[in-house]
Amino acid sequence: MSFNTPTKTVLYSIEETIKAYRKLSQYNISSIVPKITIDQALILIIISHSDNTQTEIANLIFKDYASMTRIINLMISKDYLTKTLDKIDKRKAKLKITENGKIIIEKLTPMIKLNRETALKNISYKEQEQLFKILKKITQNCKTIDNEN
Amino acid sequence: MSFNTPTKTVLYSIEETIKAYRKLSQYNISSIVPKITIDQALILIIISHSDNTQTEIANLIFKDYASMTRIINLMISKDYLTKTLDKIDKRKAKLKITENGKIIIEKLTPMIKLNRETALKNISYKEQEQLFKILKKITQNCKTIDNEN
DNA sequence: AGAATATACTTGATATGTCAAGTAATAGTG
DNA sequence: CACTATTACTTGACATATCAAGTATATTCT
Repeated sequence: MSFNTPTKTVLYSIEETIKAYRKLSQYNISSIVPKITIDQALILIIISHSDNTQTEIANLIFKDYASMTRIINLMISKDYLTKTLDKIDKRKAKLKITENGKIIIEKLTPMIKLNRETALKNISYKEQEQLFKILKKITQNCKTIDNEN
Repeated sequence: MSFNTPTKTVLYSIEETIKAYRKLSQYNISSIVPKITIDQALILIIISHSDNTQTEIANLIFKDYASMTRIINLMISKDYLTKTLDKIDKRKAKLKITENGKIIIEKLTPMIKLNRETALKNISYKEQEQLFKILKKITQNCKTIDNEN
């Protein structure tokens, strides 16, 4: 066969893995806090550790700014967060976790940890390092837009 | 810090990598055939190599059946595909590539190959094997739903 | 200060992801 | 053959992804 079906590439294993992980995470998180998404849970936890702006959070979790706006709005409407303007720089948003949001974090934190452990069970530290290195290389390759060659 | 931010896990590198790859692919494909998505291009190529049913294709590329229905409908409306009922089993859909679709495949095939090469540049065969193995392990871990432990 | 840029975020349009519920056709069972 | 279960796909509702265009505020430059 002169042209291997793209699905045979390792790149599709990456897709497969991330989808499996997301599914597991969502399933387990939903069993504790129904209707929250893994993205929303992740964002809650990030905010609880620092007071990043929307844009900074978006960059942390590789999300588009547009998506971020929408996710944040949903989280506000669900009473996980409040948003006020930064008094120094009125372009920026100050995100604060509500009491309700704090309770949710308490509930979810152990499960999120467990999800990671479940996914990485029997993956040695060395393997995780290898994985990390190779993935970073691929990421870099993809970011050098000029593919003259 | 007692609870590492989830974004520090290798699992988020997986997200990062797949997003970078998708971005590169979409960017390059769009330069040749505007308005086609990488998913649609991938599906076109898969159909051109076999006559799988929708469900089978969905499984190949890890897509939900609902998404598949919608993507196929879009592809029909864009004149990439036609769909008829299988005469033997009327539940099944027969997907056929239109002339227009064939031209698009011709145009895109080299670029899709190049995208893969770009992403995997300087990743040795051995590394790809390692990557594949570790990813499969993680995928398996995530699919064993019972995380009693 | 005024103009040009840049930053932080928003909105619209369209595509896809995901769960739940539904339809039509087929297969399996008593 | 009637009944039930399964399969293949669809639809609705909602969340997120992505690009493009837009708004408001800050910053830089002249």
